Amino acid sequence: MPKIKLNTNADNTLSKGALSILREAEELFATKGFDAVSINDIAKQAGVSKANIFHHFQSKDGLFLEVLKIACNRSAQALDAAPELLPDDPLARINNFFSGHLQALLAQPRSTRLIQWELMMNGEQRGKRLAEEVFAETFSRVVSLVREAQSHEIIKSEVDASLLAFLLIGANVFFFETRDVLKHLPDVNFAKSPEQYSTAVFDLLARGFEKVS
Amino acid sequence: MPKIKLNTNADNTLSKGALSILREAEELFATKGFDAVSINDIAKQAGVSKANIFHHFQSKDGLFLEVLKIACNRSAQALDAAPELLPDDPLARINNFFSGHLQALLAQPRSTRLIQWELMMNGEQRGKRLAEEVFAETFSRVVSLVREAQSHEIIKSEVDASLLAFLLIGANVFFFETRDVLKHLPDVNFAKSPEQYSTAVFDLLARGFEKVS
DNA sequence: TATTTTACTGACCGAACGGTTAGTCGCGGG
DNA sequence: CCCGCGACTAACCGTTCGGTCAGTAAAATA
Repeated sequence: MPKIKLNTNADNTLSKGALSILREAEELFATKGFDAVSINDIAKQAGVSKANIFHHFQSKDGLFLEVLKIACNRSAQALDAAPELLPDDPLARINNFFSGHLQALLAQPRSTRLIQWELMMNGEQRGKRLAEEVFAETFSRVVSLVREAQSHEIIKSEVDASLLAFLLIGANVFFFETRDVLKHLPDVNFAKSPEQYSTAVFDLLARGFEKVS
Repeated sequence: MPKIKLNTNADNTLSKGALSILREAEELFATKGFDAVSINDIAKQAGVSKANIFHHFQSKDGLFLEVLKIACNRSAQALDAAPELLPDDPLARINNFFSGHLQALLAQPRSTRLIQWELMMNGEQRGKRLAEEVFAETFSRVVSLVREAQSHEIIKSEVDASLLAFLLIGANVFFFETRDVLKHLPDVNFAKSPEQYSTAVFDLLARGFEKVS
């Protein structure tokens, strides 16, 4: 007679130890990358034994994948927050998404950096598809927003919607990536706050830099 | 009487072994990152013994730093190529630099990725300043180009020159970073060639996406 | 209460790590 | 001719790596 396995934990509850492992592993992986972090580092940081990590997760790769999954979900959820106060103006909706996207990136730097690491790894297959899916979903959302504005004749029809979406996302990601380096650069006045950056970029992209005589 | 050290190698010539070590180390570091590459990997790839690497370089960090220096120099030189055929039109000069910058990034993916890795490492001090200097130099060059165009009243004076420079560089770097992922995305028509991308981005930034009624 | 299951640990494993040592080989200068 | 020196290597060092295992304490199940 087959035993029915009744797990003590209700599906999505984890023991205190497992949670601290996930938390500290994310922190370490996000700041140093996969290969620079050892199981011992994580165990010490989380205050558990090394063997305990292998009790909860089958391998280092498995742990990383779990951490990455959580990060991807958090990252996706952050973009779905406050979906009700969407303005009617299609342009304002793009602007809304744009600044919200940057805020989401900055609010969860560990998740963002984790996905960034994974997109950077070329050889490994590990969780690259996961990271790419996050990227692809965000991308297609912006594309559809742009297309909608084009159908309302608010955005030039000759503008490539996918290119504009790419530039918007890229502007945010590049800001996130270089936010530390940016402080060392002279003559940078646009990065005092994310909001300032968002509005400035959006305005520049909207009107263009070329002087119309 | 102090012996004058006459190195067999004239100052900047290196032995065949040392060259292959540098070459293969760059290849491996660029694709996998610092921590994922072992001295053994490099030795095997370069066809030399592990000890030989420590004969030419004092440590793994030292080797990496040397590789990074070379990459930074190559990256800087690539931007100085063909400086004579600069057009008179300030706007065309920006466009020239913009497309040339992207071509330089793509033509030397190993150098580019190496610098990218180093900018990403937050904790390590290793060669981060080097990578930042490359970034800063490129940045200030674009800023001055923009300012020049503004003084000729070709670019709107109310546009933040540093922001525009940041967006231009960011557009190129982001394209480089995501060029592999880009192929998997649907509805992406702007990435058939770097030239097409360059002109499309420049055009969009120049005129803006907003429809003027 | 008796039995299973889970959370957790210290001791341990072979492999691989960065790095060292002792020594071989070939070549150029005195 | 030989001697010193740079290029180069096999073998080795202590340490740390990812991962295993036997066992314990406590909690859930029966």
